[in-house]
Amino acid sequence: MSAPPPVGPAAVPQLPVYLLTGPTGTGKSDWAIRLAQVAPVEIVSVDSALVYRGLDIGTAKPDRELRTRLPHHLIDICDPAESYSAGRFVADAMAAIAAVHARRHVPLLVGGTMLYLRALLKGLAPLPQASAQLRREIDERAARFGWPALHRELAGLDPLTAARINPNDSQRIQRALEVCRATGRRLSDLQRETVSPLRDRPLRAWALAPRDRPVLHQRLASRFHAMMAAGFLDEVRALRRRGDLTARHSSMRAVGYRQLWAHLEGEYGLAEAVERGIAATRQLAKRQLTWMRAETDPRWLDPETDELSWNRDLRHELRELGL
RNA sequence: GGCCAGGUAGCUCAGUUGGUAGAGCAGCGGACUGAAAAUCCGCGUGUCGGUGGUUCGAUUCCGCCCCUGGCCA
Repeated sequence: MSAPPPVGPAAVPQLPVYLLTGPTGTGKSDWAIRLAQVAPVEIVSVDSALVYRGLDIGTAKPDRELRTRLPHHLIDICDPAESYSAGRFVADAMAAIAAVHARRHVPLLVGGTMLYLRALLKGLAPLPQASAQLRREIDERAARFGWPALHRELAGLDPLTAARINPNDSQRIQRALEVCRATGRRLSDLQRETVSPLRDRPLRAWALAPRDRPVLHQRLASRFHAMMAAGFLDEVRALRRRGDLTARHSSMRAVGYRQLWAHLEGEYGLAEAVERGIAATRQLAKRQLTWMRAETDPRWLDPETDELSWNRDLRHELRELGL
């Protein structure tokens, strides 16, 4: 006896979700744009810096003209004075995916913010959003007693979480204490309630990465220099002139922005800022690769050689789906 | 050409009263649940400029040579 066919919304065949990830600077966006020009896919950005308006050159954001011609989701949706978050991303991405599917298009997730990706694919626990007031209080106590002291405090409240967080990991200690304080419950308990929002949606994943690291490093350095030539420093100057942004805003902690900001504050010369910015880009790419090795199980593609077959295979697959 | 200072990790430098060396940055590996382009953890990767001498033993002391910078010619 076979199982009865499903009824209700689940009976509608689920359209797939495509994912193109990879470390920064490997050409993901270019591949996605060229596919979107010839296939019924819409780009959904998975990028914690592209969400900010006014961060254009340093984030290698696709230009406005291109974005009016081709649908891009989750770009320029947040003011740099605000803090975007993984929680907002999951809600925004689910809404975007539903809208794209409603048009009988396939969403193509493009980006390398791996926490956002993981939150979308594997889910997020029902946790409270950040509280500026609680964080301020915790920061003040950390300044007086040090993070290891707050880590010991956390060990009393939530031993499981404390055990997996390093006593110097200010950000995670702060978040865990914030969750305890705001909900009266332990982060480790709340995390058991994690549910994947994408659950059984068919997902196809690819990752773009050069075969060897020196090639990637070379690309990242020349891209940074190209950004400088394109007016990156003026962009940061303009952001500073707003007057309401500081080096502590998460938008201004982004790679490149942080170093150019520090240069404009007089902390070091421009040449050093550029070198530090390039190094920070390399470090970002390395962390992204660590995530990709551990978390996702993508098909790895080479930026130099694999685009044509990837593009052709996907168009074929979309035709098979009747799209 | 003479005098002086220096040559130690990819870079900037510390150090060894003679027992083959260590910091920061860079790099590599890892963790990651509403700041994540963030935050944090681990790992030293080396003809100690070359060569000859003294010595049980030289990166360290001595001689010569090479290179870099400065001053004097």
